[in-house]
Amino acid sequence: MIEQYIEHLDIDGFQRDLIQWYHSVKRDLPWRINQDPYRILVSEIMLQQTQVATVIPYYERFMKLFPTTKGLAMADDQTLLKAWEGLGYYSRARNLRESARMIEEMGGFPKTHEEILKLKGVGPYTAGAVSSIAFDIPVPAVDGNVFRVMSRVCCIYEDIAKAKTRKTFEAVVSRVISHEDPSAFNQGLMELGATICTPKSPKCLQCPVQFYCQAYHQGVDDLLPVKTKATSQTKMKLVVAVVKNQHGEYLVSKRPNTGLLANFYEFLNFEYLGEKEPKEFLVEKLSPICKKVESVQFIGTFNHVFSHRIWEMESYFISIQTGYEEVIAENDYLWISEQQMTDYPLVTAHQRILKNIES
DNA sequence: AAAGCGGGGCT
DNA sequence: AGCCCAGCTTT
Repeated sequence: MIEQYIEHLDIDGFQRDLIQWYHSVKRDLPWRINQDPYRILVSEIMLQQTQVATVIPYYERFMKLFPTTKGLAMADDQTLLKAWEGLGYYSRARNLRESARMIEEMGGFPKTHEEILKLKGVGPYTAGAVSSIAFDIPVPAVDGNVFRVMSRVCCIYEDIAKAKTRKTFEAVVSRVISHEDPSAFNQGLMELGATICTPKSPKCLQCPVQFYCQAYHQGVDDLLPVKTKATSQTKMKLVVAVVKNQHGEYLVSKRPNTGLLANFYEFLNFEYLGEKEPKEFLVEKLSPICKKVESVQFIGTFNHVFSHRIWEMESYFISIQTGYEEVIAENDYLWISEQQMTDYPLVTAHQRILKNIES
């Protein structure tokens, strides 16, 4: 299924040019002085969500303070957090100490990709990075840079915001990675993404693998990678009242003629902000509208998902006996018989509630 | 599948 | 000032 992505790629040439370029530009970073897996692990954990320039001084201090897993395993919270202070995502430090303890218990740093993946705070990316950089194991290390570079080189339009897309990219890198120098290959991809193949205005004219890049040849480099907006679906909690009178009619109102679901009809509903019990909150909201509430019966909680928001509707069935003329007079409400309900455009979200009552 | 976790760089 | 960044754990 990933064949389509690599069938036009000269894998040997791509590896050769990428690795050669990496060796020519790589910087002398403090975690590159040897292949000590612990030093590499610390650097990779620090480099999660943090840029190289920021990490360097922290890394130097940290390695002086905790040169080995043994020292780190014994670190107290205060010393540990002081060393991490300002780097953010402090669970990374706690997880790293936990990993140091695991390594001490195992009697040494694990040497297989599978074992490395079990360390605390080490996910698919970090396990791949440590395995390839410290142990020369040819496994992918897909971070944001690799998503960007490979989506362009192979013209992969899959949405990188989706969790399963990472597997596609891991499969692609697994097929393309150099077995002679997996460390330089993986680091080359990341370095390329950080310096040349940038999110905006990639420097294609300076790119060492321009010749192999599908996106460059098709002029679509600025369309990749595809990443759906993480337009956070804000959750809105609502309390919905399905009110029925002694004539078997439902109380509905018409939504405004602009905005979401304009001109649709809906049952009474109120945004619930978490004060009091929902039921009590509802009865209070209802009091100026319906004078005599006979019974309040919980129906259920229903979710309705829009592209940009979610309604979480805690729904109640309410019987009333009186006050129906006043309700209509004083508010823009409407009584509709059960048979008429099908004639009115009722918001889909509430149709589900209605169906639940009728059954 | 989605929320929570920090801080820095870019526009 | 506001937007973007993007790995892992937890829920």
